[in-house]
Amino acid sequence: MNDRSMRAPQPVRRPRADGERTRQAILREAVSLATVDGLEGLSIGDLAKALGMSKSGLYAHFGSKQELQLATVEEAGRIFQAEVVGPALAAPPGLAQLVAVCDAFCDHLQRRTFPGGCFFAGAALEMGTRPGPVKERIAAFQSAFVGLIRTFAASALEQRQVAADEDPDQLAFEINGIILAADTNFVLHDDPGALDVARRVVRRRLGVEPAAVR
Amino acid sequence: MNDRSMRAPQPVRRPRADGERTRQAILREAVSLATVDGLEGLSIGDLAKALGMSKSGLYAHFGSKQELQLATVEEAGRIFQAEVVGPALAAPPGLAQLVAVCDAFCDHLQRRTFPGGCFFAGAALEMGTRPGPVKERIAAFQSAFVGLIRTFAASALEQRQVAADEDPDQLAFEINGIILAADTNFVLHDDPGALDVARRVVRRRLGVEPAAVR
DNA sequence: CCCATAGAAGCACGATCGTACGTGCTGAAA
DNA sequence: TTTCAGCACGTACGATCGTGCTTCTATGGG
Repeated sequence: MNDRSMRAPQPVRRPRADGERTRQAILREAVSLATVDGLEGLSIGDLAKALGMSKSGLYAHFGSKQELQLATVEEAGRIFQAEVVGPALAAPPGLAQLVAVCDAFCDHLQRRTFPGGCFFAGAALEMGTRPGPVKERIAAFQSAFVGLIRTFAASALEQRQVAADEDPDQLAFEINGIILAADTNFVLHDDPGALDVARRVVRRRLGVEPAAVR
Repeated sequence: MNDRSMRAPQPVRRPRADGERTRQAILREAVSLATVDGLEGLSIGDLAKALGMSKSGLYAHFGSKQELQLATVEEAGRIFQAEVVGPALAAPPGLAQLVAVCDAFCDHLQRRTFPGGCFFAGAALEMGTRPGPVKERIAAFQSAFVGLIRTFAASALEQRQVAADEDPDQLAFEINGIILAADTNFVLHDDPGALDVARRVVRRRLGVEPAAVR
């Protein structure tokens, strides 16, 4: 007898292809809605209505609202990775990556992937004071992002592309601040001009000629 | 006959002293709760429970949730004026005000006036994509704040306290970014060290010796 | 082709949401 | 001291919240 027959009859979860597609569609819409209503304000009913399906059918995919929130954060992370982190990593290591990560973020906002701006900027402030696994996951993503910027800054420092007395931690803090200010101003005033300002600011701060701003 | 007797009998609102005190207490608590639950997530029931009064008694002070939100934003503005803008204005015009506004903001966070960090940083991202008078009021406060920082920057530029090629708009954008990054990091990681970083960053950025960081 | 099973829907629940109405209590003006 | 409006209350409403349970459909491995 093989291993399977020896095991106690554990009801293994075996997802089907159409269910996985539905789940994916749910999470996409969930991330989008969460940028407007927040992760807490996002309701199962509204989400189901936006997808044209039933509350219970949607709910069965996650089992609880918290599980839905966690899966939504993960999906947002995948999208952020593809739209912002990926392009930044594709640039030459160092100074160019610092500029690229800011540009990629501004492009991400400008093409309006989500109606409510950056998912993580909003989620961080919303869930920051609500202890639990959702906050922890968001905090982990934010730390990883700032850490990524810090490695870019450290690389730029190694290559003498910035002043020798610059500090990677402080520089990462500033770049992150520019990104947050870009998101806040863009969302609040619905003005792409705020993104142009951000693109100029990061170049001036790093001593890069501002020719590349489209 | 005087003006009053000539007017049509308009039922003038004549608030009583105890009612005004209650209303003030409500708004204080509302601002505090809104920094955790958001302006939309803030519920009349929770607010009444936190104050030990009835839902209906509280509700009568405002007549609608939107009016409560608007009054809450105004109250938050008064507190922000007293805790951040006031101290910044008290500093010598120019460069010192730029440092002071950041310090005052960090102090404001560190003394934990509200459990959820900066009211306006959270409210801006939450309400930014929700059209209506509440969003407009928040946007107005945020614009006024950035405008204030810009006047500080312009004054510093006039007095040759910063490099001649600095731009007040871009400088205000950066300082605002540092403030937003300070709030986000502090709220998310509950770490006062993030505020120390912010205080150091703003000094380094402006070329001020970092001796004054406590 | 069959059928065990994942997926989706229908329905119902207790709780809580914002809002409305009616009623005593009480502070301040007359 | 009398009087009246502001204040706070209890109660109730329709809607919606997250969450179960039951039932039908349809998919994919044997």
